[in-house]
Amino acid sequence: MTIDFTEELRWRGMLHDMMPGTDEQLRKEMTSGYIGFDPTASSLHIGNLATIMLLVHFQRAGHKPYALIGGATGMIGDPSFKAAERTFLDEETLRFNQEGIRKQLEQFLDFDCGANSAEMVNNYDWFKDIGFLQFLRDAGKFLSVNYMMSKDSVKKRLETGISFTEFSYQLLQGYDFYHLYKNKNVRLQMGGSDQWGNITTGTEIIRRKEGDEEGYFKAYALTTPLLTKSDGSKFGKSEGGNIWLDATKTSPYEFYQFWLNQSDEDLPRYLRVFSFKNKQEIEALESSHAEAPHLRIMQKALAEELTSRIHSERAFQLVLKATEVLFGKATLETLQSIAADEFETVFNGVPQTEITLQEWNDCTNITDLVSTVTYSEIYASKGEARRAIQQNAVSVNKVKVTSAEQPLTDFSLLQERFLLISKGKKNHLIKLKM
RNA sequence: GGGGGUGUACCAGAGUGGCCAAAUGGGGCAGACUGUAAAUCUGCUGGUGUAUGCCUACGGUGGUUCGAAUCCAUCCGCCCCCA
Repeated sequence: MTIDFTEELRWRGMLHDMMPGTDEQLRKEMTSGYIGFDPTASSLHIGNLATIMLLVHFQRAGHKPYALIGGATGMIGDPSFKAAERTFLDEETLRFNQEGIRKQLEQFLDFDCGANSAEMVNNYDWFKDIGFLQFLRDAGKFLSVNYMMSKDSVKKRLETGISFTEFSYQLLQGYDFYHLYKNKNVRLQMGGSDQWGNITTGTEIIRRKEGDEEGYFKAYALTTPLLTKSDGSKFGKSEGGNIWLDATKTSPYEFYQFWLNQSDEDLPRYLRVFSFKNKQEIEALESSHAEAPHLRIMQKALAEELTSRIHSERAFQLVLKATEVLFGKATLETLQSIAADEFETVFNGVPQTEITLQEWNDCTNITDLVSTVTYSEIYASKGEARRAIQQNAVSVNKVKVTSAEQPLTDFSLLQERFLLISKGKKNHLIKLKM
């Protein structure tokens, strides 16, 4: 009656590759598996969310998930498919990031459900006591440089340059797997398809150190496809960069908007990866979407599910309200009818700039207001602002600005302290400090 | 250590003394069309509001010249080949 892990991944399109024997192992018994997350930032982003879902499904299928935080590997930097060497993060930042990521991972997995309770480990805990010589003898001796160089993930870098440090990364990750295999009986490492090379380095170390007498691997690998966008650009980025799970880095409003704006073509895939909805539910959404594409039923369903899951139901409700006002049929009158404190809550996540009353009073025209007076946060320069206005791109409180020289006396503040600027269809709020 | 190459705007990449704020492509931002989608078409994409102006910019510094992204010196970074 429990769900079959690989079956589940297959119909969701989340299975990219796995080692021979993986399926058999998973069907045979409750298996421990892990995924690693390096603390390169203080928050995870939606690119990580796909692999987190892998762990979640893993646990739902009755297996035991380990979330590994790369406190040690994060100090080195994974070169996989990266075009250039990266700069180190300082240790303070790493420890700070590590803590943020740990907290986020905690909310996705169940750490108290009996035998298959999730566990969290940090590879810094075992690497901090291993000396260089010991590591060379324990891990390095088992793999040839030739083997390590043959990985696709480092091929490009072998042409353009890679430091010994980054080149060693796969050895560290491989050793992690070995360590968990030895101490926690972890048999499977999962990850995005870009991690295949690093993961198989791990299975190789285990095989060579532990022997392979029965002719099948004792440690397994499974990867999920990296998400792509139908137009070929990178998934998970917006104008502002990454879409983070942390509400202070990407507000629930921006988070919701991100999903709402994904193209029709990509949604069936995203629903399967990110939603908990089952096959029938997803297919039903697809057919209702096909009947009335302009309603964007799939986008709304996914945006709703993820916003309430990652943030909260209340956050979602507020975001929905903000969206209705900003993109709906709202007029100047609607905006004026919203009370000040409600305005504050509802538009909380909408990008905004605070200026002083003095700055507002001193400002003579709209061009200055949306450029220098708002610290170039809306438009980078006066020239850019002027151009945009000439191109009919700017409105204030839902009314188009017609001239770059328009004086501010033409616009009235909402609730005596807000001004809603729209550059194109995107919104920005100006708030007076009181 | 020897030899060669290369460094140009967000990225790729042209430009090899004035016509260069720098071709072209991508990206980005808008407009039209729409559904806050995709595709397509159009405009913009160094600053300063209009000045054949001025300032800042072709890895750093210094020089040659009336004039330098372009020539010279030197330093720095990166890549390739030989040892």
